[in-house]
Amino acid sequence: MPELPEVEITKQGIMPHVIGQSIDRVDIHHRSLRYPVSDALTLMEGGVITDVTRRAKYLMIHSDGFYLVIHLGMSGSLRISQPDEPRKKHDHIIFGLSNGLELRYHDPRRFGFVQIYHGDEVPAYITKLAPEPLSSDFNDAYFKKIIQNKKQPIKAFIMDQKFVVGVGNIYANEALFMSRIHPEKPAQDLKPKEQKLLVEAIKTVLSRAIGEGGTTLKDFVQPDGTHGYFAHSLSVYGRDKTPCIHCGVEIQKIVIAQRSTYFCPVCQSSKSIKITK
DNA sequence: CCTTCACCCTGCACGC
DNA sequence: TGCGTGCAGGGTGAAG
Repeated sequence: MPELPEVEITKQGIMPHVIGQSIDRVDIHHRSLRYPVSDALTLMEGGVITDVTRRAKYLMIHSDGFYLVIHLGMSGSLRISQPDEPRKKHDHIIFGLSNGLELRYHDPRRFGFVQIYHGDEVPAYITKLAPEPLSSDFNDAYFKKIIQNKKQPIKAFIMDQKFVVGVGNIYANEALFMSRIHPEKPAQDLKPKEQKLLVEAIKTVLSRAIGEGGTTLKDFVQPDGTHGYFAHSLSVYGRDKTPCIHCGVEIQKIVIAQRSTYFCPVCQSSKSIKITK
């Protein structure tokens, strides 16, 4: 479910309700997430939440001495709830706050996780992350460098968190449509102009999605329970067999690296720069 | 090194 | 109505 914009929206949504609150109670209702949920989570009890940060698709909740790393996987969400709201089926972890509200981690497919770390400890999967796409570290020069000798389809490449973080299946499709690049084009074959367009498109698509509250396809909810609006702005994702908004030709659906891929065969026609014959 | 694939899990839409 | 199939926003690890 959540790509970078949805995680960012989640962060912004919970911040006003949790900052400055102490965690009175940690209730673990289901431990088998992607990584088993540790009893050590209760070390957060009594601590005051000082900050909520995001890196890639990871959300960090900081208190004095410890912090939580939360990944929402495919179907995870965080909600701010009243304590008298009945616990929903997949509300796996509930944090009771000193203002009387609860922060609930909900995840039907359980591909996400919640881990606790000491304040001075940073796990390897965080330190080795690629640059944030919305930062100045993600720029033309960086992009030019990383695509060298990469034969993978450009779509698989921009979804690979080793090179750019936060871009998932929806926004990879959208960014390629926006920059008019064929999703199967080998990364190394992108011309300088295409590189520039794609870097720009990734930034634009992600920031727009954040501005519209993220993309709700089926079940993404903001922490207050409302939906994101970006689904209305999707140009290609999920639109196979409907006319391209630019040229009217039918959007096609193919599979790249096991993920559904949508593109316009006319607007995104330059599959390879190799001159045939 | 690279790419491909199965898999973790539940829910939902679809066809029969 | 029910049942089987395939698919879903992510990421890992093994295999080729």
